[in-house]
Amino acid sequence: MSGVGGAAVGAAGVGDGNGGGRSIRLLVADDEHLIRGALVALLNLEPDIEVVATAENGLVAVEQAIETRPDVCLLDLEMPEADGIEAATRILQAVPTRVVIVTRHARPGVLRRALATKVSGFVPKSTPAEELAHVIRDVAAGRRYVDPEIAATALTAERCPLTDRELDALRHSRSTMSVQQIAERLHLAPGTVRNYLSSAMTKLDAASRHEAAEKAWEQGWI
Amino acid sequence: MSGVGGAAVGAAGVGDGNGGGRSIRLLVADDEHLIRGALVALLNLEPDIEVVATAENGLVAVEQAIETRPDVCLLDLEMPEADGIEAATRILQAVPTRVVIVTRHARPGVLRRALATKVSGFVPKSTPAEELAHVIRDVAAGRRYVDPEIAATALTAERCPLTDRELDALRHSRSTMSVQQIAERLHLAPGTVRNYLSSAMTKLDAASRHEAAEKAWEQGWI
DNA sequence: CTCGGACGGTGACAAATGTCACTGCTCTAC
DNA sequence: GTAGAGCAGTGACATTTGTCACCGTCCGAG
Repeated sequence: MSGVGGAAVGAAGVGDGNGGGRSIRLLVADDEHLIRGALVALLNLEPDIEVVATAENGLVAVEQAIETRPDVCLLDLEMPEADGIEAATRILQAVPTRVVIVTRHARPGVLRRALATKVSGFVPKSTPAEELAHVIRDVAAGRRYVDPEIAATALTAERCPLTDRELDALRHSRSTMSVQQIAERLHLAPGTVRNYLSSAMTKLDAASRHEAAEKAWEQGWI
Repeated sequence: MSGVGGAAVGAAGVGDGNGGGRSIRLLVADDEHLIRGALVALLNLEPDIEVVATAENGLVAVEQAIETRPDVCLLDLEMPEADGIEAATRILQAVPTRVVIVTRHARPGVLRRALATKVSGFVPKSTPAEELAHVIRDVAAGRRYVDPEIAATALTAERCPLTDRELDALRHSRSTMSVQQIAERLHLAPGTVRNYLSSAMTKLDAASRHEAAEKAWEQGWI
């Protein structure tokens, strides 16, 4: 991988035959200031990419996208206020642009949801840095890019067998909440919640609702 | 993988305009390839910093540190094989260098443990990107830097009130394990584990062992 | 030496949790 | 129009939990 920085720059130089072509205008959104800054530094090294906006959460990302109308939006999945998928949905219905989602935990279900919102690119943070610029160029050119690893997992992984209410109950089981509290939150009888949870546990082959919630989360279902 | 270093050195050449002054030789360790690459790009922009090695986990970081003897090691806390603290300990007893720990979740207890291993710097990932270079320069010059926010929290937060065995039991409670399983793992009677857990829950004012484990983790005690 | 604290354990008890069976209601698909 | 699925609920039941009281041992500080 010797080419980490160098190769990327070099390749960009080569591909820079867009003689006088205008560069790709990019928005970068990530809640961690350090990472955001580092990504900006990395991508600004590319001669054909220009970071025109940054955002530290999903809502700001939407505002910035509307204001600056970038060619491509690079959105972290895990953000406060509005996560990457939510932000992507709003951005795509407001301005003509393309979206690349970056994520730490690449879960198959999340990929499915992302693609459903017409996202153009999906890459995990384990992607080599030099790859990212390629992906952005591909996406800017109208192509799509999905990490092959995740795509394969998503194709083999079976679709979610849980009903909506089971998912509701599981969602609340990720935090430390009693059945009572979940029932109140969902405006249901405690017994009903227990039934949903029990059924979900059976479907997911889990010994406790916490384990079931964990498994569902790993699959990206909640 | 040593090719990584090569690339980094190459890229360093770009910003090499440090008129004569010897630059700071840096090691960067982070398990997420993308972040690692971005940090390298960011820091290589600084004329007086030169990234001489990179690592994707704690063990590789130790090897690389011994091989390249950098002035400063930038270690992510959350890494496989050996986490940042563990890597820092081994590096500091093997070579004369300084260590800066970077972390996503800045928990007071972790800071305490980090400082106990003679780490020189401690910054959360919410730090502005521009700050990082300052910190590295400070540390290279022999000064120490601790994020003021975390320092304040660590000073006000009281020390861990839990006993060793309570912590053992809590550690296993973070995953979805039954009391039985924890007891087996710890070679204890189930009742004993329940007692430890119960006592920990009282001390932490938690309603379930999961909540207690969560609270203990947030404090950096486990 | 003795007191306190950590450690390991037991037994009893109440509350929370998970399982099962069975009742309705409302849709949708065939 | 009726079978099936999702939804909401009840009641009974076994297990798992968390709580409490109490029993020892060992070790270090005073």
